[in-house]
Amino acid sequence: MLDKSYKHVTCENCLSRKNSLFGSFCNEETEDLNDHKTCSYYKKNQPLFIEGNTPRGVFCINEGRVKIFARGEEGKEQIIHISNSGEIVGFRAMFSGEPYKVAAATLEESNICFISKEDFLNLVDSNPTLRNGIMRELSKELADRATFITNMAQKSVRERLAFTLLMLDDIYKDDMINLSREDLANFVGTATETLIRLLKDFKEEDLVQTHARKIEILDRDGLLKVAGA
Amino acid sequence: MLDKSYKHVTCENCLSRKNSLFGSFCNEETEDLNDHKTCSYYKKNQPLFIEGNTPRGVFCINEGRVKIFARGEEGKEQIIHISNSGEIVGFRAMFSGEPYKVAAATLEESNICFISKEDFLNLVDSNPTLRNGIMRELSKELADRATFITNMAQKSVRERLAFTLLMLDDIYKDDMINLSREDLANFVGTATETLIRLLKDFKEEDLVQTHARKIEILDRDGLLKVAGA
DNA sequence: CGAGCGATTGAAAAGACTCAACCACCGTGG
DNA sequence: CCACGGTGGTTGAGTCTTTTCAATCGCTCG
Repeated sequence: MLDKSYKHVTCENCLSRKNSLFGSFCNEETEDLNDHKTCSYYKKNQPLFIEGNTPRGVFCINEGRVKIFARGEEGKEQIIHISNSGEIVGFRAMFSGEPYKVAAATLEESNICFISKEDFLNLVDSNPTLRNGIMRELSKELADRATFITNMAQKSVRERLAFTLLMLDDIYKDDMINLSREDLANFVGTATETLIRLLKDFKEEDLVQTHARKIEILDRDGLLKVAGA
Repeated sequence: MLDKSYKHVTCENCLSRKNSLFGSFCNEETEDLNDHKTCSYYKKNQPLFIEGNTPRGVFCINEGRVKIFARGEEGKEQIIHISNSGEIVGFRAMFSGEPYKVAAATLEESNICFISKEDFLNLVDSNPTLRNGIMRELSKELADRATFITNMAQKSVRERLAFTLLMLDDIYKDDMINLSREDLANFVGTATETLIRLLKDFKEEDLVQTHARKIEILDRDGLLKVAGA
């Protein structure tokens, strides 16, 4: 559980940094980064930014999880990505020169640092390793989204749910998947009622088990099979 | 129509270059580019690369159009993007360090130049303007795909078809949309039969008109309205 | 002239959505 | 301590969209 008073992580000691794009920083660079970041505590369901806003910097998740989502016509959210601790959120918009096309909000209480656009771009300019890391990240994400689109277009909701649960299991690692039914439906791309019914089926097939809203994966291979064809 | 013998465009005279990521090149850079590219004629439906291949360079479309697509479980194509003349294809994979996750093939006879990975990366390394252009391009594409995913998840096939036709109208500019029904269905993300039925509806509503396989847009505003809600 | 492929139509079935109601839990205020 | 209201989760029934499968058509190519 997150200690709400512990707002000021130093980058030197940040465990999340080691797995992040800043992981390759030397001591000097890390100090520099530390001097330029501000750190904040976020409550659950608190927005980092919304679509249409002008990007002012990037967010570095020290602890917590964040959903990235777009909104359809009637304002219905479509979750595109869920970011874990160690991930940097919002750097795509640093390069596009456009307002945010998507929004971001915390899924749980979180500790998140902020680095201004200017500082971030300076870092990127002066650090080829970071730059390459970012380009690699952007490219991989692009490939992931191609798969996402293909799944949406060609898989049934049942298949997509199985696929999504496996993906979430990786994101939530040792924790159990902990999302509202609505968020889960908005990730899978279906109606909440349909999601609940399919989840019930999965329970009856001993693929998963629920503890209130939390979801425990019982049979990864089984889910993989469902997601498969 | 494309002159099949005209295979060796020089970058200096390439009209497509001016609108491309190489558009900002000075004379010296353009000459350099010209020395390092090879140029080929492609027939219709010819692959540039397929998923799983190791990326060896990028493709620069001098004339023609190219589909980028992923394949679902049963090998069914999902078209992700259609590239026009002036666009550079395959540069995402230059940075990811992974094999292609998607495939590319010509939609019509095309003139396409090739620049090796080494040469391309050298260009990117030494040219900050090009680099920024690429990062901007990657970021925009990422945002486009978020919209794509949202449309897939939340819009009906009828809405998506209207949306796709408008998009294709921009891509085909002065030409009429000229795609097989199957390719069109694989872009919209539906079955070929469904696509044909909806196209028939659109014809009866005087939104479009067909000339054999070619599709002429009659009422952009009408289509926009259909795509809307 | 026949083979074959892309385009089209028809009919039936399946999948998913909508709407409406109900339940369960939780924090609040009386 | 308990009734109350609200939110999120769940269930049921009916409807509509979309898919699937099968068949036909039209055209091009050898």
